[in-house]
This record gives sequence, C-alpha cells and structure tokens, in this order.
Amino acid sequence: MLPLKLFDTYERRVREFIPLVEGEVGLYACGPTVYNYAHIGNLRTYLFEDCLRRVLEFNGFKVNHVVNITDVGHLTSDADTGEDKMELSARETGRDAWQLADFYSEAFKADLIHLNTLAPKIWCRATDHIVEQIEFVVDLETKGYTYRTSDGIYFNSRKLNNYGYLARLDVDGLQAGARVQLGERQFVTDFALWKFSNAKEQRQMEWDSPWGVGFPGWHIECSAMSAKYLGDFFDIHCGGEDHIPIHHTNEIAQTEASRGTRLANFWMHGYFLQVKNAKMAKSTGDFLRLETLIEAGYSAMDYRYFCLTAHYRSQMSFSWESLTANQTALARLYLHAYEWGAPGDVSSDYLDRFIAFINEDLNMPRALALVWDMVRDDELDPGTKKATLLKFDEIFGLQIAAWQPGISEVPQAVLDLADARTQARADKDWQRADELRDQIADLGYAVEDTREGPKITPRAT
RNA sequence: GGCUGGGUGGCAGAGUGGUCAUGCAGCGGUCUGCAACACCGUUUACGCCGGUUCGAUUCCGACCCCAGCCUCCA
Repeated sequence: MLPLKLFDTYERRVREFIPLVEGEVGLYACGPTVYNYAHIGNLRTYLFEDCLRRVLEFNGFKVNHVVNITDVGHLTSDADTGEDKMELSARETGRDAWQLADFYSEAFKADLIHLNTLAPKIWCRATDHIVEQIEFVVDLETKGYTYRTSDGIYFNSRKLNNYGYLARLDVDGLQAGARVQLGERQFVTDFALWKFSNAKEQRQMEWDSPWGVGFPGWHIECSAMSAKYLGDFFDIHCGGEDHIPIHHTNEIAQTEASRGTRLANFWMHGYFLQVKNAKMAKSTGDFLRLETLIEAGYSAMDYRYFCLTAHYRSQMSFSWESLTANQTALARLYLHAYEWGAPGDVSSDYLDRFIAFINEDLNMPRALALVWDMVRDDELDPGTKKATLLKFDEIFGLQIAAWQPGISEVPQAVLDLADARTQARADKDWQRADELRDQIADLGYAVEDTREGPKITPRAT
C-alpha cells in the first residue's frame, strides 16, 4: 500500500502521514456554533472531514474522531467585543438558549446523517466542559500568560515568540492596519479566555469561576476538550479555512503556552463553497441549507457527489447549473452500477490506481475520473466493475449498493395513468399514449420509457 | 491598506516542463411509435506582459482581476 500523504497547513506542504501511536489516529474536527442551521458551505467542510476519516480507515487506522459543539462563548465579533451568539439568537427568537442549542445540534446531526457521513466517536459540548476550560485558564494564569481587564481574563499573545505561525501572520502589520477596537486589550492578537457576565443583565448561560461569574472564551473549549479526549499532542486537527488566522492560531497559542505543543501534528482545512463569487455566510440570512436542495428536487447524495468533484483545498463555486450537472452524472453512475448486476472480484489494477489518488492528499476528483474510465473500459466485465465500484464507495460514501430504480413517493393516480399508458403503447395506440403522458405532466411528473420500464420523475418547475 | 491563497475550454473542476483529466452542456450518430434515457463519436482552454528553456498552461518576475482573514464565518 502506498503511503498516505496529507497537506499540513502548519508546514504548508504535503507530507507523509505517520500516526503518533501506531495504527491509531486522533482526529479533532471543529464543529458548529449551534445558533442557527448549517448551510451547505458549512457542510462541505464536514464532507471533507468525512472523506479524511474514510481514507484513514481505508489505510487501516483506527480513528478516534472527536467533534465539538460550540454552544456558548462564540461572540458575534472575533475581536471579543461582540455579543455571545447563543444569547443573541435566544433573545431574537424568544427561546431559551439551552433549547436553542439542542435544537440546532440535532438539526446539524440530521444533516450529517442524510449526507451519509460516519458518526464521530465522541461529540463534546462546550457547556459540558466548563470545569476543564477553567482549569486550562488557571494553568495559563499560573504560567503567566494572562492578564485581567474589566470584562475578562485575556491571553497575552506577546509572550509567545511564534504567535501566528500557522497563518504566517505578520503580527506587526496587523497592529498597523488594525481597524478593530483594542479596548482594554494590550495587543490586537490578544483574546479572551474568560468573560465576565455583565452585571446589568442576566445571562442564560453563566458559571462561577475563580475570577467571578461569567463564561468561557471561544477558543479555550477546543484546547481543553481536545486535550481531554486526545491528549496534549494528537494527529490531526481540522476545520474551515477561515479558522486558520484566528481560531486555530489561538488554540495553538493556548496549548503551546500551557502544554508546550502545537496541539496537532497535522492541521488540515476545508475551503469555502462560494456562491456568485462570495462565500456563503450565515450572517447574511439567505443561505442554502441541505433541506433547500432537497426541496428543489436534489438528494443529499447529489450534493455529496457535487462536493467530491472538487479538491477540498480549492474554493468551489456553487450554482444550480453545476449541481444539476452532477446530479445527472450520479444518476447515470447509479444506473450503470445497477445494470452491472452482482459483484465479482475487485480489479486490483483499478484499486491500486484508486489508492494512489486518495492517498495523495485526498484527490477525490481524480478518483472520480478513474471511476468514469472504468465505466467505459471494455476490458472489464460487469461483475468486476461492480465489485470495484462498491470498494471505491467505501470512500465516496454515495450509497451505490443501496440504489435501485424506484418509483417511490409517486402518487397512485400518476401510477395508474402510467399503467394505462403502458397498455396503450402495447396496443400501439400512440395518440392515447401521448394524451396520458400529457395528463401525467399536468400532475407534475415526467414519464420516460427506459429499459427497465416506465420511469416516473417529478418535473422540474 | 496589511497578510494568505487563487486565475484552465459554455459550466463545474483536475493535472503536467514536450501524447487524453473527468463530468455536464453543445454538435453528429445508434436506439426509440415520437421523445426522453442509455450508448458511440466529436468541437472549444490554460488572465496579461516579460524572462529561463530546444520547448511553458506548468518554473521566475511585474501587472491586472478574484477569494479568504484583519469586521460575522466552515
């Protein structure tokens, strides 16, 4: 088996992945802040992480996969001047912050299930780990990396000589060009470890601490929880590209100060999905959810396939046109696989080429191109193609084995008309057959005569 | 303005110092009662200007444009 190579943002290069403990991988993925639904851009990152997980397991590693849920402390501004997102959302919707967190956590998990991602071994919520976070801050305080202002305990980024290395930050340049309010912070890159509750208003989420009642800063949860579940130095930490300059930079700073490690051996980042040349942002309000796609007639697998066509380290453009293109491609692939019948033996030649692609920093577009080469390969018999594709699908996760041509969820009235049309066609009464097709169309369905019989699909509106 | 990354054919999107990415769409066929589906064949490309080289889309430099972060963020 070819060695697995992955791109490490910390070193800015592709290098061989060798686990710290033989045969095992500690994988920590930054999860959602549960104040709203996840949009399809968010989900692209989790699909990348799912591919990573699957490739690691394909290589024979046991993956200890941890995903956190941020349900407190993430401010509306990363400059620590904004409001807690959970509290804000709770106030706006008139709901309890705790209920809100549960609701959106479950919605998020449901999306991941629809997308056929492998469940993490551990889900961890920030609010369930307040003690660990306080202990982490106490440790930082003991080691002299903190200072106190009127609204919280802050991390002194100036105490580290390589602060910002992950993002290649020009710290001096940041100071010169800073447009953010410094407040009582001593330096722009300093950040909150613990925030005090405002005496004037009652927070729904707050805890006692050595520094008074308040709540943890956003970054400390990941350092504290990853240390608890994976240790002070583990294999891979991932998240979205936007986390490179602030969130992950600060996680590294905290852990470096407290534990003396850079937290993870590999730092990996999924890149943004763009819509009309701009990233999809939760704050704009009009973002696309997985459910939006499903309502428009696409399946979760269509979106999964769509994401597989681009490398995880490339920003990708979303459009309905390209989603439709990939829906068509996947439908054809399903049909091919179905017609190939029972699986035979896996082609070792194709499998070797496949592994070469996925082990070269998860090159899914290449792996997918290989699938189409195989589809059109006259040298291979159907059983071999089927077995090989099913093997590949352990990585793709497109649920190819389960697919079959279905007419499920089509109203009985439409099915009756389709039956009548089939009879008319058998009688060679073409006029009657076309009339029935028009009637089916009026009910919102299209009928096509495939080799497996009539195929009925909802018409695009 | 500072920092990070990118500009590939109608769309999406790989890759490489000199022979094909791939998918969708288009075009021409086979099939079909007509269509659609499926299949076969096929057209269009590497932002701009210099440099290195026998040869650059691929390496180097300048320029233009785009995205991300610095302000909410996967």
